[in-house]
Amino acid sequence: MSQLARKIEDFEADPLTERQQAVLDAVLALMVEQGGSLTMTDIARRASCSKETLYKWFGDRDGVLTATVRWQASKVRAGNYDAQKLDAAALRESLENFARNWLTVISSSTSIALNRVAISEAASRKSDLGRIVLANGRLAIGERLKPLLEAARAAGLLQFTDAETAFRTFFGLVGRDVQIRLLLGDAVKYPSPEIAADAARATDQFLTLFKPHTKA
Amino acid sequence: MSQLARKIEDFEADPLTERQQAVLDAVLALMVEQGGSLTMTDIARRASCSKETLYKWFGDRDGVLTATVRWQASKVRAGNYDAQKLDAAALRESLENFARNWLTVISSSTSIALNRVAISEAASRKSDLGRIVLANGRLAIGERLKPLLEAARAAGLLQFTDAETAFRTFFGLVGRDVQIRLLLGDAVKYPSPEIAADAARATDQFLTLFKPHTKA
DNA sequence: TGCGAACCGTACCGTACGTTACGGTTCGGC
DNA sequence: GCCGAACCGTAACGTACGGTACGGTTCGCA
Repeated sequence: MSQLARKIEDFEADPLTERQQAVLDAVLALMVEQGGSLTMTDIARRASCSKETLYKWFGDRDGVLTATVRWQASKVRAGNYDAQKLDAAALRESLENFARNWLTVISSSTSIALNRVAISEAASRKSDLGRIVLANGRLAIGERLKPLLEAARAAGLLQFTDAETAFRTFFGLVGRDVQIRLLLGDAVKYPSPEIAADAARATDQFLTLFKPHTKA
Repeated sequence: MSQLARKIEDFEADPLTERQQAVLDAVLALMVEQGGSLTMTDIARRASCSKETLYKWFGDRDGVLTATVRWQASKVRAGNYDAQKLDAAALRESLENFARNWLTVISSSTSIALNRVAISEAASRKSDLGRIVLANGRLAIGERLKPLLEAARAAGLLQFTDAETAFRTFFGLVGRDVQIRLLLGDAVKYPSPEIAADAARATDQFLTLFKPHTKA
């Protein structure tokens, strides 16, 4: 089968076998611990499989990387927030949870390694890795959070004209310089309590900026 | 001379000749137009110089990249803001200028290419490129902006406890998701008027969050 | 028990690239 | 006009890596 056919199939649905998942987990582990330059030989050795199998399953090196990104994305995806009984306290808690989750994800060694690989590949055109990471990361969380923001606006808890713009501000308040610093190799510690504190602060700031004027 | 000696010399001071600057400009152009995979052969051809010369001047491939990053940084460095006659209008204008400059820089194709290379190299340890980009980018602007913030606090125009924390919030409000999207290859247009509007919005938001409480 | 499919490990091939070496040219100083 | 330094263009070398081929092993299945 051609690589193209294989890739299209991957794109539409990838019912990965247990073994294939284990292989992709090995790729993730390898990305984390040895950085960007992963060779097919490294992957095969680490996953205890033959290179021939890698090529049969994933087509080529880019296919392996793409499948790995998709696999990780499928593990991270979480449920949407439901907008039932939304009051000020529930909104704050949802936003804070959201911020905490996001900060935890982007500061994880897996996410850092994955984004580095995707950015490297985005530099040399020829690969959709960047787009895939973007779609499953930044863009996905935007789509997940916007319904909450709109529900909050409907409930009179927030005021804004464009949910996308509001979300991007929240994104900035939460992430700040964390991701770029980590991607560039800044060895900054980011323990869970600090993440929680930053999530709370970002949420406060966001609520301050977008609270309805006809209050306070 | 050894590569090590050459690198140390570069690190401390690099009085580049015109010709060397032209070579590094060629590297920058190459980074922008052909992405991450720049070979020494490509560089030599593009710069119309021999590979032997590249190795004599810069030691090795990493030396070329490092010198290129430093060269670009030396071109971008701008003067500090002076905190004379600081009133609310001057503060707002300084912040807005700052935001506009920063957004212009990070959305430039040169910056995108450079950051991609640095992140790629940061993945495979072995290089200080990431640290250098960080020092001349994110960290440098922090050091340049903090005096302004502190002067504004002294003048009663802002209220915060830690200038670094306040700056990071400003950084987040300005940059939001722009840099990560561009690095991942999102083909988003960002024309100058839109940058100006975003800079104004971010400044407004920042002033709202950090204005002294004993006012309003 | 025999057979074929799937897979592992390894050897192999072709190429790309970092690095070095070398012949030829330009140019400033004597 | 001659010399050496600096530099250009290109060829050459060694290695690393993507991709392929192949023999050997396991395992489901008749």
